[in-house]
Amino acid sequence: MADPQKPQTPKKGNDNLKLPTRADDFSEWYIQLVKRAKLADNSDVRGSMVIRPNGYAIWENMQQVLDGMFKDTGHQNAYFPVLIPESYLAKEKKHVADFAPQVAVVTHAGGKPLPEGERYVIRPTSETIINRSFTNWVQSYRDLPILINQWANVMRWEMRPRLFLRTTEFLWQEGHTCHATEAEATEETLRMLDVYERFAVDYMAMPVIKGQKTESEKFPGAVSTYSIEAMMQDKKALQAGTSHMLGQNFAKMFDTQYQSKEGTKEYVWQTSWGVSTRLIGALIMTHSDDAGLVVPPKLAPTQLVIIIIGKTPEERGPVREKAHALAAEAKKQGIRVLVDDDETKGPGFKYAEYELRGVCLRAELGPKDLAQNQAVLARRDNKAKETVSLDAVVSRAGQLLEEMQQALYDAAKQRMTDNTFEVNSVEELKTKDGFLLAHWDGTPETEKRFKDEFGLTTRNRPFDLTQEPGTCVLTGAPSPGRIVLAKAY
RNA sequence: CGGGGCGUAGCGCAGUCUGGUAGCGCGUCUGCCUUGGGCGCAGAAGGUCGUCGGUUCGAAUCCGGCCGCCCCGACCA
Repeated sequence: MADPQKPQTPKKGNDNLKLPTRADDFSEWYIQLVKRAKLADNSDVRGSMVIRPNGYAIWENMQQVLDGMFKDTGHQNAYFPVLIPESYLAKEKKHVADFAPQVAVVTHAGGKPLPEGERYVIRPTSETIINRSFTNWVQSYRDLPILINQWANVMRWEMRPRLFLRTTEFLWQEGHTCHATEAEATEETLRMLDVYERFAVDYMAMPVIKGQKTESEKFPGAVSTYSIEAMMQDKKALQAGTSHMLGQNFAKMFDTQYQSKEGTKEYVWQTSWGVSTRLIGALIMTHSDDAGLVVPPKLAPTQLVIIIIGKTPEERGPVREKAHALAAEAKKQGIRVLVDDDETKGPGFKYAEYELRGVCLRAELGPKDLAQNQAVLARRDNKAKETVSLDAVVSRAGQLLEEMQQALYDAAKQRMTDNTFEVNSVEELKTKDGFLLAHWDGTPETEKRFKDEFGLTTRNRPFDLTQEPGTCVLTGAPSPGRIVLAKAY
């Protein structure tokens, strides 16, 4: 009955099971990966996303580690309102000028329009409203330092949102501190930058460049801003965390003063620092591959999945029993483990699915294995498979997780090293791709030219780079030292 | 806000040029079958074709308005 005029039935749908490749279209690969790995969905609210359990679990793991680090450095959590009186924002001139365009304002409430002057903004960041409280909390030098952290959502009306990297509403932590002296505040600013670096390196397996932002890139209202910058697989830079030395700018606007030992009134010195759910985007773009998500074991929601293979109940029964015994043992060793006993899907499907979702290790356990007292372990990052005797599975899994954590860092570090260049000519600015260490004359004009003519932005002035004077790569004017230039997210 | 593209089943799309009352793949559901790399067979459910109006005997299809989304740019710690 087939009608020869009719177009052939389209090919089997296996193609759309695969992700676009990174080489073909990095950006499309990223978007598809986020959705297919069930990390997040777009929502009907433009620019806002739904974070799904698989994505939120990564965030929870990040929160847990970071929160511990904050507590270890003496910080306490608190919570401040999501709505900020519009007038607060306006107190710091630079702050309001830079944030106003991306702020959402509550103009109606209780069924009525709010009069001018009684409106609220949805927090884009909380320096102002927190300072309002600090003013009440600080009386004496004995009250200092105040070391506060807040886990919260914030909203910035971004014009070009991108899942995890730049969403209208996002989750973050913001630390806010008050100190008696400038030196203490500076120390705190750098201490927290170090915490971020340590988190990036030790947990995210993501090397970063730590350094100071330029004048034009610093936080509105800050005296100086520092960042950690990471390199994604497409060689673009992603700002992964920032720490700000606020000086006394907000203190003066909110009259946050203390009485010193000598009896004088002094303004407090402040800092603020934050990382956000953007880190999940960084994680994805640092480690994942064309088969899907790859997550460093320390942050992975599931570190080991045990897949039960077998056709008949007679075959599956003993396998299932052994699988659950192994899982219990693994759990005891602190491994986040899952047993997949779903009989409606074949093993091949499951392999692909767990690779897509970023489970670090897969144990295949079937009747043949059981007969030989063994299991197959497969590592997500390099796809290596090995046969392990059953009594060694859990300890071997633990080892492999550690090796994988290290291997991911090494690979990312290698990539960053291979794509970081000293550049000394306009020609090199055009041809080199990655982190470009270049002399810059320090003017905003030249900074703008980097952007307009080469698509490059200043990332930061790295701490661990010996700063020797030279001449600006664009203008030839004197330069105090090299800065990192890169295409950025 | 400028330039371009697109709204048809949960998802991805065809059908629009040339008007005749909607189709394919994936997914979902049921049953059987299968399970060591995205199984197979059979059956089923699911759509006011973005929206409002116009032309017409008849509109997913032609015309106009509106709405929404995506990409590029402007913007973005």
